[in-house]
Amino acid sequence: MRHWLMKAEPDSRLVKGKDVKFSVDDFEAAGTTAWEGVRNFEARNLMKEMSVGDKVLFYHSNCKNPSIAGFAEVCKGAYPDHTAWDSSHPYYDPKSDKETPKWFMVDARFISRASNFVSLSLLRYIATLSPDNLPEEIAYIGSDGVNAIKEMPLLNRGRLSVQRVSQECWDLIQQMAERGGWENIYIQKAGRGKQKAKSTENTVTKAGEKDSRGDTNNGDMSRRNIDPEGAGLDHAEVSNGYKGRKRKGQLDGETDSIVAPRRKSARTK
DNA sequence: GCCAACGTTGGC
DNA sequence: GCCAACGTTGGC
Repeated sequence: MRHWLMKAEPDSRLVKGKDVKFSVDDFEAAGTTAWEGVRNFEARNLMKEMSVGDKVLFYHSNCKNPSIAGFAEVCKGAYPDHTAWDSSHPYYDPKSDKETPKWFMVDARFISRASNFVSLSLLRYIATLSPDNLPEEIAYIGSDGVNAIKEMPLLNRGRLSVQRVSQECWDLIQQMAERGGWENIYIQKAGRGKQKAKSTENTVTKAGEKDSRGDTNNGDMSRRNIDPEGAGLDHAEVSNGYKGRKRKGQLDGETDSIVAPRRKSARTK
């Protein structure tokens, strides 16, 4: 079984008149969704490698506090993304047709919301720490964990909306989302998502506020992403307010069980 | 095939 | 809203 990270935008954003927002809340409500809209070749190719049962980190991009906001799994392997054939659709691609589908999507099933959103800024902060001398609150990450985080495409390949995740990072992030507890060593700035080491000051913002559901998140989350084809998904924010957009495509009338958010990133401006 | 122009992503 | 990074397009 493999592990992946897929982006969506938790904040509303209109593309061709349609809102591409797809937040973790939307995902939870939908249950299962078709990941349409990826319009980047590398991201598409990664989706083609996915198998039923593979685990997915659900990421909120293009929002105030970009974060890993939940967990999901692949429930249907790659199949042609029909939204590329609909000229009225946000992810329409005139170069794709039914005879030779250019873009593909998978279906993903929501598993759970992250009790504590694991923000990009926190991961970036951890990547700056000396692996052998971690604050005790996150000592469990270990030096191997810090090194694994440093190698995540999320930190180095920002624009890729579908990414591979190592088993080690999957385990670590799941643990972090469950435990939280970094608010004393790391502070999320209110607005933007920059972080600062906490050490001496307390003036700043707080990390770890609770969101409406009682989760502790830093930042907000939502926006949606749309990615036309395989590449682009998008973002999210953390904490309570997220902005959210989604990226997945929402299928409008597909089966009852599938909602289809979109996830690609292709912004069709 | 190179590469400049252009467009998009997405953090900040 | 800005803009850096980076992917894509298309002329040559």
